[in-house]
Amino acid sequence: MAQQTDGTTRRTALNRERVLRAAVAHADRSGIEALSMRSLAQELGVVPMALYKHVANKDELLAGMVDIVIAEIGETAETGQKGEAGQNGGPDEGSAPTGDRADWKGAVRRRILSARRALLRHLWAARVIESRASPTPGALGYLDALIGTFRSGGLSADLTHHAMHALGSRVWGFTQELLPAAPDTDGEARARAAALAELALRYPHIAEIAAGGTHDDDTVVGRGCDDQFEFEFALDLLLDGVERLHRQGWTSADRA
Amino acid sequence: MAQQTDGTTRRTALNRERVLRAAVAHADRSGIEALSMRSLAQELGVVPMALYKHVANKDELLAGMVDIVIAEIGETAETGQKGEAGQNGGPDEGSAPTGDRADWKGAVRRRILSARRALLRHLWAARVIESRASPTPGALGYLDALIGTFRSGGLSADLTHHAMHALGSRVWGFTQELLPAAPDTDGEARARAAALAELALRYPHIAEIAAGGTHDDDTVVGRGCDDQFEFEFALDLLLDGVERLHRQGWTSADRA
DNA sequence: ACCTGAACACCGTTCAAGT
DNA sequence: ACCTGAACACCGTTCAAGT
Repeated sequence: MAQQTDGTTRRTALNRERVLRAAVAHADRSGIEALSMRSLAQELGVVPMALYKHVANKDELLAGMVDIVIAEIGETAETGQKGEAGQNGGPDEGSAPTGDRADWKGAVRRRILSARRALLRHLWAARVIESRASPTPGALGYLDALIGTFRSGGLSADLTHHAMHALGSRVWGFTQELLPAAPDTDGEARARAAALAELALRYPHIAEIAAGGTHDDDTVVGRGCDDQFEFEFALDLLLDGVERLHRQGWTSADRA
Repeated sequence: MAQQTDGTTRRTALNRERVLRAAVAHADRSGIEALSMRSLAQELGVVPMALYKHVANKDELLAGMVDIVIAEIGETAETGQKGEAGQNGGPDEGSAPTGDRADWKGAVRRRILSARRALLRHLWAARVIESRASPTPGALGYLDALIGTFRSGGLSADLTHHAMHALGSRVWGFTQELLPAAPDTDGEARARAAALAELALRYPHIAEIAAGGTHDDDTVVGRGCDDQFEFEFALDLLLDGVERLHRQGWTSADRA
C-alpha cells in the first residue's frame, strides 16, 4: 500500500498478473470496447507506458485475458446437467452401451457446456477468441483436450476432424446471434412496437419466427449470447449427427 | 472528368453509390482494417469530411458495403452444384418424394452456397456482417427469404426457428475457423517446421488432426474462410438433422 | 528494474466557413 | 448543394530520460 502524492493508493507493485486481472475486471464491467491501454493504465493509477513493461503490446494483453477465462473452464461444479440423451431419441437410436468409451458424447457435451458457463461470465471473451489472429496456448490446450475426448470415445481422427470443424465456434459454448435481441429500435417501448409492426410488414417470415420464440426465461442471457435452449438444440443436433456417422463407419472418402 | 489543380482527376461528382463502390473495392484490395474514412477519402481524391455528405458515419458506410455484397447473392449461375442428397443417405432415409414441397432442403442448400460464393468474393464481408450491432435491410431480406424457403417446404415455424439458430452464421455460407491456416509461425519454412514439431509435442491431438486433413486443393480458399468440403459437411449434417426432426413431427415442447 | 513525459502517426467526427 | 480547413478527443506505440 504505497500512498501516492496525488492521494490515490497503489496497492502493490505492478506485475503481469495484476495487469491481466485488472484488464479482465475492466472488460467485465465496462465492455471490451472501453478497454484501451490508456484507460487500463488510468484504472491502475499508472501512466500508459508503464504497462508495456509487463505486456509487449495490446495483442498480448488480450491473449493473456483470454487465457485467464479459458483457465476457468471446468473449475465450476457440473451440476444441473441434462443427461447425455439428445433430443432425437427415436427408435432408430437403439440402446447404446453405457461405459467409458461409449460416453464420448456426454463428455464432449459437458466440456462444451462448461466452456459456455465460463464465457458467459466474461461476455467479451468469445469475440476476442474469435477475432484473434493466432490461438493462445490456453485455447490450443482446450481444443487438444476436446479432440482427445472424441478420440478416446473411439472416433476416427478423420471424423473427429470434421466434427470439430462442424462444431466451429460452438466448441467455446458460444454462437453468434443472427439478429440482435432488440432489432434496431433504440427508442422506448412505443417506438419499438411501431418498428416491430413495420418489420412484420416488410419481413413477414422473420416476424413470425420472432413472435413464436419467447425463448427460455429461466436462464440468465447476456447480450450477444444465445439462449441456452437454442445452444443445446444445435449442439445435440450436431453431436447426434456425428454419432450416427460414427456408427455407420463414415469416412471422408464416402462423399458422393 | 474534372482536372484537379494538383494533377489528379476526379472522374465524376461524388455520390453515395460511388462512395460505397469505392469502399468495397478498397476493402477487397487492401482488407477491411486498411479502410478508414481518411484512406477512402484519399482514394477518391477528396478531403475526409466530403464523405459525410453521402454517409452519416462509418457505421452507415459499412452497412452500405454489406448490402452491396448481399445484393450479389443469387446473381451468379448455380453450376457445379452437388445434388441435394446429404452425406448421410443410409437405409433409414427411405426415398423422399421429389417435388416442390419436398425440395426445401435442396433450395436452402443452394441459397446458402450462393451466399457463400458472394462472401468469398469479399473476404471482409462475413466479419462485418457478424460484428454489426444491427442488421442491414439487405441482411433482413436475405434471412426472411431463407426462412420462407423452410416454411414453403412445410416445416413448422417452431422447427424453422430452431433450424435458423442452429445454422447460425452458416446461413451466410461462412464459419469462423478454429485455427488460423498457418498456426502462429511468421518465419520461413524451416522455422515453421520447427514450430509444428513443437506443437505436436504439446498438442498431440491437434497435430494428428492437422496432419490428416490436407483439405481440398481444388477450391480457392481465402484466409479466414473454411474449406468447401468442411462447410458442406457441416451444412448437410445440420440440414439432415433438421429433416429427421421434421419427419418425426418434432416440436420444441418435446425437450426432455 | 521500473516508471515517466513528450511525441509520432494515426483514428472518427464536429463546427464554421468557403464556393 | 457540395466541399474544405482547422480542430477536438481519442487511439497504440517509440524513444530518451528519469529514479
